[in-house]
Amino acid sequence: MQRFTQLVKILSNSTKTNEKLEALRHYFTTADTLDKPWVLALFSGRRPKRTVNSSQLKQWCIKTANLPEWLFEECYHTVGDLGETIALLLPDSGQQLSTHPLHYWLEQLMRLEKAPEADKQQFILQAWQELDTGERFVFNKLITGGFRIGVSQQMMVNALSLAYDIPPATLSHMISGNWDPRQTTLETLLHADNTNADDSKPYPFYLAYALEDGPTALGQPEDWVAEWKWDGIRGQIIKRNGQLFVWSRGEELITEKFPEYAPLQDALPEGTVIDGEILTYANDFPLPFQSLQTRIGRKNVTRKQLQEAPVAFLSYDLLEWQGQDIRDKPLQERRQLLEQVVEFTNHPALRLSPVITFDSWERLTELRQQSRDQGSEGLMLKRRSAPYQVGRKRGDWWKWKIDPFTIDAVMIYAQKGHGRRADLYTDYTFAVKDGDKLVPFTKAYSGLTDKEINEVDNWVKRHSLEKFGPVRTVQPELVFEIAFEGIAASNRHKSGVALRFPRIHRWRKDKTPEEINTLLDLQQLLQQYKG
DNA sequence: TTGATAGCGTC
DNA sequence: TTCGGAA
DNA sequence: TTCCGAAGACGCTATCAA
Repeated sequence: MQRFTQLVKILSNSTKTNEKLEALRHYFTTADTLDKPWVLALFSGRRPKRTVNSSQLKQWCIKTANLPEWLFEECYHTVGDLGETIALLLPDSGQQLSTHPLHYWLEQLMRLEKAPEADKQQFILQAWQELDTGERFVFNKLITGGFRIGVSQQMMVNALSLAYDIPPATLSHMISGNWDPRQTTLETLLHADNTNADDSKPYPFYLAYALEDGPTALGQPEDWVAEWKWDGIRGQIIKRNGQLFVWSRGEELITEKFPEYAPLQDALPEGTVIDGEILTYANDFPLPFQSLQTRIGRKNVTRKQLQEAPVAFLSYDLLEWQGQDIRDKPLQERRQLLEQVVEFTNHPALRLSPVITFDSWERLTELRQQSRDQGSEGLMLKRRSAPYQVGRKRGDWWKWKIDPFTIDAVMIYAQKGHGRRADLYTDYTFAVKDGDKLVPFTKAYSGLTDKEINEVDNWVKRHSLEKFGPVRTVQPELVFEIAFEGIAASNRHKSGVALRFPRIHRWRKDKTPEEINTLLDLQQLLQQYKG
C-alpha cells in the first residue's frame, strides 16, 4: 500500500506528462506482481463495484473524529472531495502501521459486498486505524473512485507501452474487454498470444473529432465518405466460435440487454466483428435517444417495449472478417466487405448505415440541414483510404453536428464546484422570464475561461442574497447565452423542459436581464423540435 | 407498499 | 456528451 | 495535437425510511 500511495503522491503533485509517465513506468517495472493488474484496473475505469456507500463513510468518520455534522459538511464543501475530507479529518491513531499490500485491501473490500453493515463498519474503522493519512486517502479513493490525479486510460496505455515495449494501439487492444485483476497478471494480459485467448475480446473503438469550421479544409470531396450521425449508443457486435457478444463504448458486455440481437448468433458469419450504433426503431425510422434510455440500464424488457421500440444494430464498419483483423485495410474495402456480411446475414436486427452521396461540399452543407428529418444529429465524414484506428485521432474521422440551439438567460443561483474548482463558484443555475417572474430551467457547466470564472466568482461573492446550504441565490443581473443540443418535455423541472448538453456559450455583458428569452420561447422551441 | 435518493451507465 | 487548459 | 478534469440530463436499480 505504501508503494501505491507513493505513486499516487507523485502523480498528483505533477502536471507534467513525462514525469507521470516515468513514475508509472517505474512502478510497473518494479511493483508487486499481484498489485500491478489492480493498478491498471483502477486507472482504466475498471474499479470494482462499490461495497460501502458515501453516507456510511461520512457517518463513521463523524463518529470516529467526534465532530458535529455541520462541521463535517463545511469541511467537505471546502475540500470538495469526500475521500480526501475523511482522510484529513480522522485523528492519528498512533497504532502500528499496516504493511498489507494494495491487492489485500481491494480484495477485502470486494468481500464486503454482501456483508452486514456492522462488519463493513468494523473493517473500515480498522483500516483507518492501521493506515496513515496518505494511505487513508488512497484507501478512501479505492472505495469512492475517481482519483483525479491526471491519469486516465490513455496515460496508462502509454506508460505500459514504455514499460513492456508494446505499441500503444496493440496494448490498448490487449487490455480491452473483460478481465479480473484477481485472476490475471499483467504478464499474461500483455502476452502477444493472449489477444485471441478470449472469444469476447472487443477492439478499442475509433472515435471522431468535432469538425469546427466546415469541411472545405478537408480537401477533395471524392476522398471522403459521408454518413448520418446516429443518436443511439455506440456498439460492437462479435461473433466468434458460435457465440455472440455485444459491447458498449464503455466496454460493458450488454449482449443480454437486447434480445433482438439473439438471432444474429446463428445468422452472422463466423469470425465477424462489426462496429455500429444501437438504435430503437418504429416504422423503419430511428426513435429519439430517450426511447433507448429506457433499455440501457434495464434488467427485464417488457413485451410492449419489444413491440413498440425494437432495437436494431446499424452497422458502419467491419473490423474482423473471417476471423482476420482487417482494421488496417482502407475504409472503402472494409465497407465493401461489411455490405457483403450484412447481405449474407439477412436479418432485420442488422442494418447498414447508408452512405450519403454528394458531389461538392456545398451540396453536403445543404444535406446537413436535413439531418433532423433523417432522425440524425448531423453528419459523419470518413476518409476513404483510412484504416480503423484506436481512440480519438485527428485527421480521418470527423463528426459535423448540426448547430446547437441558443437561449439568453440570467443567472439566479450559484454553487461551489468540486476538486480543483472547490474554492470557486462555478456551478450556476439559469432562468428565463415568465411575465415578471423568473423560472429556472437549467444548470450549465461552465464554458467560461478561467479568467471569466474568477470574475463571476468574485461577483457572486459580492452579490449573493441568501444561502441555502451550499447554494447561494444571487441578484438576477448576469446574462449568459446558453447553448444546447436538444430540448424535451420534462417533469423534473418547474419549467417543464429539459435541455440536452447545456453549456455556457458566452457571457452577454451587452445584455440586461430584461432582454433575455422567455418561457414561451422555450415552449415554442420544444414544439418546433418535436416537429 | 410507497417514495426518495445514491450510484452508475448512456449521451 | 461539452468545454478550457496544459503539455 | 492529445489528453485530462469538471461539468449537464436522463432512466434504471438497489436500498432505506416512512
